Amino acid sequence: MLRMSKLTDYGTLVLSQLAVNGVAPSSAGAVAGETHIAQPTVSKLLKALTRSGLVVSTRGAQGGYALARSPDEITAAEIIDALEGPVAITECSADSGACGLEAWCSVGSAWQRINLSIRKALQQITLADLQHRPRPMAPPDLKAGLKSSHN
Amino acid sequence: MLRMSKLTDYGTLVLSQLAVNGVAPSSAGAVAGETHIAQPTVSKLLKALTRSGLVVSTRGAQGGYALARSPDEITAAEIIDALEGPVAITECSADSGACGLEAWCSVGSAWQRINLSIRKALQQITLADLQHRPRPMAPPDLKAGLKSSHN
DNA sequence: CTATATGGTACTAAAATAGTCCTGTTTTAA
DNA sequence: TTAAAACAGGACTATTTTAGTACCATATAG
Repeated sequence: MLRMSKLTDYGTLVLSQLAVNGVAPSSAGAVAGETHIAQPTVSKLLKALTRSGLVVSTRGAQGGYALARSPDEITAAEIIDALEGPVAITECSADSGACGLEAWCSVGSAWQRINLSIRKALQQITLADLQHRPRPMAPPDLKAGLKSSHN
Repeated sequence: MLRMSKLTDYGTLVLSQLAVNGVAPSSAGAVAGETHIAQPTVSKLLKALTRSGLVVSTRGAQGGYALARSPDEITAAEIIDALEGPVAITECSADSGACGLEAWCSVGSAWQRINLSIRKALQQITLADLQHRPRPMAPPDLKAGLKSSHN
């Protein structure tokens, strides 16, 4: 359930490595070696991350990639958006009327709201948080939001 | 991001329809007509839901399907589990050591914890909640769990 | 000028998903 | 007892998504 693509997972690793490497540009090849991910894949990821503004690149010899901001200013939501695009939890939002049933719409919108809620939560999590050591996590209360509009 | 399969969305609709139809068994064909989903697909969904115990079936003429429990006793997590299986957010948990990097593991486990947290939240949401009218939702605080083990 | 490195795009291959169909079993009812 | 209705299970195909690779163009350091 709620799967994240493998590339996004890799992307997190790549960003984490860039955080470790600091401000000096790291080449795609170097990051590939450090992360043990295939070089073309790392290259593809870094290109996408650069396009999204999470990473800055320096071209030419001695060039490479570095984080555009500090790790605590890069959110999990941004990482996912950069590598998977702003995809909704269902396809319902795109073509309305095709199935046109109230029950469906009502149910669909509930999923949408849950998705939105999760998104907002992921905006609170930064790359720095992701690098921290494992710790137990308290479950958020999604239900409260469904029940009442102000809590 | 965090996509749910289309079949799971359909499944929610089907369950919602069963809730409306009440205790009398509804045939797969009837539900298909009511939901405007293709009959074989509805049939497939109902079989899976029956196997998972969310729905009870009656065989033979005048048979059909009905909810096994009341809508407020069926959770969103159960629906997803029934139709997508217990899939983890990353594949990292399966083959360890293949990439063996501490940074990766640390990052991976963070995603795992986020996923687990979302799962627990989904266990708090019921089919009855999903059927309610759209309302704004308060974002849960996933970050709190990452930062400290007790909040 | 040349080696190094990114930028963009297109392409191929593999995997997951969606959807359909067939055959068997159970039950109601004529 | 027979026929029809309806579920059970599995196999199968097609579509879509994802992963991964390769190629060519551009920019820069030395």
